[in-house]
Amino acid sequence: MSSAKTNAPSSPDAKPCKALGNILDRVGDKWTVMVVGNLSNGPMRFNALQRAVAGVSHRMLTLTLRGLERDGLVRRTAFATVPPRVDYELTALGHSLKPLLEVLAEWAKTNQVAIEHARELFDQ
Amino acid sequence: MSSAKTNAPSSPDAKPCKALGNILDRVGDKWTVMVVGNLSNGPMRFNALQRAVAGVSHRMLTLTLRGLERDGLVRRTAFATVPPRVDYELTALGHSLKPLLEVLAEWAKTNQVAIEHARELFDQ
DNA sequence: CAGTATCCAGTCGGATACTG
DNA sequence: CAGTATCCGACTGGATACTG
Repeated sequence: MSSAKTNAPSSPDAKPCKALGNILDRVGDKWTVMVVGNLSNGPMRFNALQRAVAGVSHRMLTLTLRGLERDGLVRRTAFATVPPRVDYELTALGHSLKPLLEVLAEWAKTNQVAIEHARELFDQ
Repeated sequence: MSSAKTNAPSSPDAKPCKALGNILDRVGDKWTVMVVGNLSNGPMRFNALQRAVAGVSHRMLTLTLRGLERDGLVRRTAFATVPPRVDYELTALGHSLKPLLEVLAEWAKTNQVAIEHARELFDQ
């Protein structure tokens, strides 16, 4: 997912923006949020996660989990059993993200009606 | 605040996820964040905005502003002068987004070193 | 069950050119 | 100055098939 796009590599005083941009590349995507949200209740296996996150494809779930694991937000634990079993759980860093998502969710819940109304006005 | 689960009959946190998804589709994009960040200091004209938001193309700035206007986060004011002048400014709804971005930015600043470190570990 | 590889259609976004 | 339209390459992500 997060890829190096063809954009200006450096901008003079974009210090909070740059950090924020990095975070949003990680967190600002649909599947990431849903995965973290589900994992915040405890560890889950791959297929359980796929069932929980409605609409995610096998491929995207894999990629999302890889990304989160790479960034140290999720820990992957594989059991050498047959059939194989792999648990995913949030790390401390991953858990620290939870309150942020709650704040976002709260804002979303509070304002989504206003936004939908604004859209209707604009679209007509 | 997000008491959640008090009235969740079947799926624990499926509902906030949907609302959150909507919001992230709007806010979780690079240009949107940068535009809102810049406008939070006061109204700006189109070209000023383009200069401020490093790397944004003319086209994407237009599209971003349209989207924000549509959602009622930004107000567009055109002056019938020659040459034309158009001011963009945050609405109250747009301003309410600012603290959220600050929280995100703070988390980003706090944890980006940890994330970068995790990436190095993972990539080697 | 978990994960990888390949294919390919749809979308995104930059560059460019043109209008009022 | 502000905005729109078009072209087109790059990237995304779903579907599918295969491995351990």
